[in-house]
Amino acid sequence: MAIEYDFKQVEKKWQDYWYNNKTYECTEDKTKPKFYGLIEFPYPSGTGLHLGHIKAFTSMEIIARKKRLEGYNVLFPIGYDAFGLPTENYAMKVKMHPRIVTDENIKKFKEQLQSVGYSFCWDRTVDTTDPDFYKWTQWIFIQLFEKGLAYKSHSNVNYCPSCKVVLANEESQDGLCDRCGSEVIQKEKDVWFLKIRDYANKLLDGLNEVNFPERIKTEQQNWIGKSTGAEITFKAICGSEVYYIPVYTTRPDTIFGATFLVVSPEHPILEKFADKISNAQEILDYRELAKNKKEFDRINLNKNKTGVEVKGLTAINPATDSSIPIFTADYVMLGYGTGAIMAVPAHDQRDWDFAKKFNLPIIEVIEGGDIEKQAYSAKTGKMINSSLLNGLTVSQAVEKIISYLSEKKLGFAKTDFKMKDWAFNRQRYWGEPIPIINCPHCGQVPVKLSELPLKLPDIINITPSKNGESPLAKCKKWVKTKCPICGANATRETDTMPQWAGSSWYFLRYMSPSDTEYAVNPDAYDYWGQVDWYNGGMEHVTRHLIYSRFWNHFLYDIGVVKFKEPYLRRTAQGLILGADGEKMSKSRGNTVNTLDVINEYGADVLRAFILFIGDYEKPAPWQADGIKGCLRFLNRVWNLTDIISDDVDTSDLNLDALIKKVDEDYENVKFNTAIAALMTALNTIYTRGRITNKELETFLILLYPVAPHITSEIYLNCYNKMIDQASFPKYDEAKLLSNVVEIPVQESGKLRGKVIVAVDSDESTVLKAIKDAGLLSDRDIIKTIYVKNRIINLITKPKTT
RNA sequence: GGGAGCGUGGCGGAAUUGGCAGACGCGCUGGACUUAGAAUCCAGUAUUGAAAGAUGUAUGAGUUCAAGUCUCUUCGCUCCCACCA
Repeated sequence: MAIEYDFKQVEKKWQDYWYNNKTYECTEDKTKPKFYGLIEFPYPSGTGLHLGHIKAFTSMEIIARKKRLEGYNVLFPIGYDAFGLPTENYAMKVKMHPRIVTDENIKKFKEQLQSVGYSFCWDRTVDTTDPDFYKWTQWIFIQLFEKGLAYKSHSNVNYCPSCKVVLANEESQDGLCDRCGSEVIQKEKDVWFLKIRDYANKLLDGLNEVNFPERIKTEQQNWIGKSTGAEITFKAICGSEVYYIPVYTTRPDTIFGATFLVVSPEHPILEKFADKISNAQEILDYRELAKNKKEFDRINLNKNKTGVEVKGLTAINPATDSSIPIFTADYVMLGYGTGAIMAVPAHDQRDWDFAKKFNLPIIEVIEGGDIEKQAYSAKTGKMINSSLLNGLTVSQAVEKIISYLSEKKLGFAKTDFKMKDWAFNRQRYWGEPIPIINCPHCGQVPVKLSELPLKLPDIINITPSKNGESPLAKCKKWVKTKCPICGANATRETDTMPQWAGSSWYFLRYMSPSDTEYAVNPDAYDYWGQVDWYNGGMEHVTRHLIYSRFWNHFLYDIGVVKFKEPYLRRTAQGLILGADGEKMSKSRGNTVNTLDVINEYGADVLRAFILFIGDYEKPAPWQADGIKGCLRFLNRVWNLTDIISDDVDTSDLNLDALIKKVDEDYENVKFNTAIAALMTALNTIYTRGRITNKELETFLILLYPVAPHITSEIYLNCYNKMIDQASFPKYDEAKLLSNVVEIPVQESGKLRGKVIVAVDSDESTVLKAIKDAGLLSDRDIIKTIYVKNRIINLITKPKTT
């Protein structure tokens, strides 16, 4: 009997060995094919590694270890996305500098990651808060600025009164702050934006070039939200003055049914004609009301339309030349389209609701619906009441009206996007300073490249001020500077970049993490190129994954990288839920501490179980008892050395089929069934009672990516070699099928028994075997369906006598 | 309101993509070993039935020799987007 497996001692031994010998460090070795496997680098929070990290990282870890055994030169890096609010808030609470908090957290993360035995390239570790890293984040920002893709604008923004920061739309969904859950308010502010909208089409097209799951592509497409339609100009008349209001519509065909115009409460026309509008005060009041309405309410009150007529202004429908009223209503948003719509109540439900409430005319222009009851928004039916469009189909009408309006210079075809430009500043300390200097003469001037990195000043009070100004503003010495162009006294931009900045390009930095001349060294990039496989969470699909694709497209356009798309393949893990099937959270008390699990069961068991628990891409509840199965499994693997014998009949275990199954399952992120297959094989071996050296060696290598410590130890003990130097086994296609196969026998679709026949037997052979086995009933066979090597189905009827 | 997906034993989940439903694991039951427990090992474990058998993948229909898988219906759940013009 072998000694009991002491995972604590064995795992520590191998972790130290790997780290001290730099086993998994890599260089740009041109003699080998490269593989770049990436995981989303963690935010080093004070709470340390959680099970979500383990699930997210372990998948790529399997692939990285497997690829090395397959002869690839593997880049599997790790880093820390360390700027951000939680650290800053914690630092303020405990009155420490965020730098110190961050360094402590990173140290803790590194230890914890090593205790799981991950085969990261530690020498390439990056930290987004390291000035040598954010120097290049700032450099990219300056490139964006110089290409006109970063601009400052006075704008209404999502503002979290609790965190005191401006939030991107992506961070304030449902009107709640992503970080703290408080209600987001709208606030007027100077905001830096990145023109991600300019890249909307490229980001859409790029999806055709990459291997992402469909659900991810769909989510990104929805997020970008391309719509095709037309911009049409309506004249607004105020006494003798004429003003032009552009509206955006996806249904220009319905223009003859446009019976009123609606502008958003913040629309500039209301400002411009404030003194001419007879009910200006009423409109002002309405705007205040709308402003205070939370996003959330706007959505939920969508049936109850509110609005105010703009008195003293009328619009002219360019198709009919008739005069129509103008309203302002909060169901029209300033931020989408042109902030104004032509309302066609007969064919748009929102306009219909509004028209009913305000008693406005509803003119049917497409046949097919019952506009007394509801709007008819289908795109089928003949055009009516539409002058030159009468009798046409909808698509014909769209084309005709656009060319008609274009000729008269009253409109044009236009595509629009739901995606807004990316609000790119925060009024907080712990972020990359925006490298811009405000000069009274030259305006916004980027910091000289030779001055980068523009380091954060070492200030003590990092609390944001009540007026929402950045803490950096309080550091007068830092703010005061000279204009790089004219030398005049100037001030620095005091806002910092949002958390998403560093993560938008970190994957490039891993290729040459300490290069002082380039963000990414061109030679290193030539070698590593695109990320071959990127694993991460679904929650980043519309943020990090889109932002980083955007930056990469931009870097492609300015010649820094040679591929438009950064990631060739993307996979996404499902959430690990608490035992109650709910999301893990401290308040629910259903959290599981990763280190406790490692202490009790060991890293290999944790790694195996987190993958075995269910379909990798689906959420799965953590069932504490279930982990014992993986513990037993690995203990039984350990004891295999007791039963080695080459003198045994191995026909009960098809090793080639096992290799194929495990190989393909790993590649297809079906880790649960790969492990199940290994368990099945182990059961077969124990039933038999013997294992051959060939079987053991193969089994250990197949299991090695999941459980590297125990397999390294057994392999070394048995073969006096390092398993890292082994090759991943290949299977022989010809040996996948054994020479006999079991065929289920059905009678009229019901299972009657099974027969064993030679592989590829023909129908008559199988029928004979069925007869010999006595499985034939006394009914007449009227039809036989035989699928070779699969199944046979006999259709019978009562015997005719 | 729009989009994507899901519904299988007591539980987590399998099912070669239309071909033996319930792999693998947990739990449970019985047994062995132990003074005893833990650990380990052996046997069993969808429901029903003594058994042969019958029934069974949320619901009701349909296609097919054959349906968890395809089509339609109803119910329920999850995620994403959302007064997006």
